[in-house]
Amino acid sequence: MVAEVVERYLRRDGYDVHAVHDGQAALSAFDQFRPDLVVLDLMLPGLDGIELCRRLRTRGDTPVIMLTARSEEIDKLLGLGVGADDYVTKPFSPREVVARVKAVLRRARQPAVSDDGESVRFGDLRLNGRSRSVEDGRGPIPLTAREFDLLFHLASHPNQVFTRDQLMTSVWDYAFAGDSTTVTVHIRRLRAKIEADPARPRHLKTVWGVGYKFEP
Amino acid sequence: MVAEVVERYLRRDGYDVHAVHDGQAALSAFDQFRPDLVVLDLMLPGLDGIELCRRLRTRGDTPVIMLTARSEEIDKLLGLGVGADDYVTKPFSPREVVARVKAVLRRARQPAVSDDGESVRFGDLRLNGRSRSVEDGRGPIPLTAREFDLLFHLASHPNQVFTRDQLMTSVWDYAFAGDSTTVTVHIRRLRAKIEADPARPRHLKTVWGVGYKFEP
DNA sequence: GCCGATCCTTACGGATCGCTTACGTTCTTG
DNA sequence: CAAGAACGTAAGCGATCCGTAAGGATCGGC
Repeated sequence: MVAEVVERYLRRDGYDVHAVHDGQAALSAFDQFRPDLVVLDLMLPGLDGIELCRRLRTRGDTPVIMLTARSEEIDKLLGLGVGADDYVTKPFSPREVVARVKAVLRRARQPAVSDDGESVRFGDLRLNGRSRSVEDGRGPIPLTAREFDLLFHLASHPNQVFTRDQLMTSVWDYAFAGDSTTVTVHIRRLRAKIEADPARPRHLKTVWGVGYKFEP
Repeated sequence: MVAEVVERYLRRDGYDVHAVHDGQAALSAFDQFRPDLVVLDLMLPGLDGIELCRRLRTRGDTPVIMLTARSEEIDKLLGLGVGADDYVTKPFSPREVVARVKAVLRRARQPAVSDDGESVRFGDLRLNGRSRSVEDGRGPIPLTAREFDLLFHLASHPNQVFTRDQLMTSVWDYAFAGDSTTVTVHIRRLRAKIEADPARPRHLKTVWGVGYKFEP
């Protein structure tokens, strides 16, 4: 019902829409169509919306807009580390949803990762996702596999704060539920390699009580 | 008659109501009390309701709910370029009006999300939920985890008053049942950091006998 | 203008969190 | 298969933050 109305409005604005009605279908449709954006109604049968959002997040950084019943839910979600790119609380008008979709897509069109072989550059620091190499002004820096994945994930979302658990599930294998101090140690090893003064890191910043973020 | 009934129902739900009975009084009351929302009956002596609505619109973006006799009137109003945020057509129950008021206020409380991430902006003050950063005109402001959560929660619901207990349960850990003076101290620390004159706060206002609210 | 209630302010000890180091296990490579 | 690298875990330590209490200031009602 809600989905149909929103779908019609989006189509009228020229968007290509695939609507599904439960979490499982959402995941497979996601893998099939690779959408530019997901509009997610939290009132979802089957897989619950929170878990679905989390899984979508592990499949890349496709923007997600959430439809929630109450604004207090947003706080709860943020507390659970499940963030969306935007939220629309009910009751909402379909026009409002369309407006948010436009805004989020406009935002997402300016990728932090550039087009030429997935390379990211921050001042003297350069990462290349294709060759999995890192170098700074002094030359190439040898990183291990995990170290690179961790750094690349952080650097691909500059300034965004991740909890250790978030990093655990997005950088490490999905089912791995190890101790989150693992992240701490890897951050330390990374700092020792890429920071000029590891005790006072310039890029890999600690956010006390929360986690880590990469600052350009 | 209608006004009295609606007024009583709204008060019962905790709203602070000022009722007036003609257009002139409405305008001066509006300027005096700066309400969060206006419920406007179109059958109005003196200034007619359409003209009043238009004038209210020029005074800011305070939400307006209109009570109209017939649904065809709504089309006429829209044709005149006089839009409200919601409409209730007669006959209606007072409960329905209260429900609409709640819904519109909830919608209006949605923070203005700008283009660069999940940031909220109030004049010179900018919060970003993704990077958990705050800055004002002079530069970034370092906040601790709790401080940020508290400020973000308040700023995400501007003008809404929260009791200390409410803040305790929504910002702090779910099961935490600590002393509510904790909130007081955190508010103070926040003021010391984000207010130009902490003794006379511009944003983090005390509502005597109740709690705190964030004013844009 | 007084009095009680409420809020502000300050300081400090405990609790939490992150850093660091070291060591055993697993994976990779020759 | 063996050696070395990479990885995950544990424990001690230090820095940071947080909650509480107590006294002073301020507000609002009478």
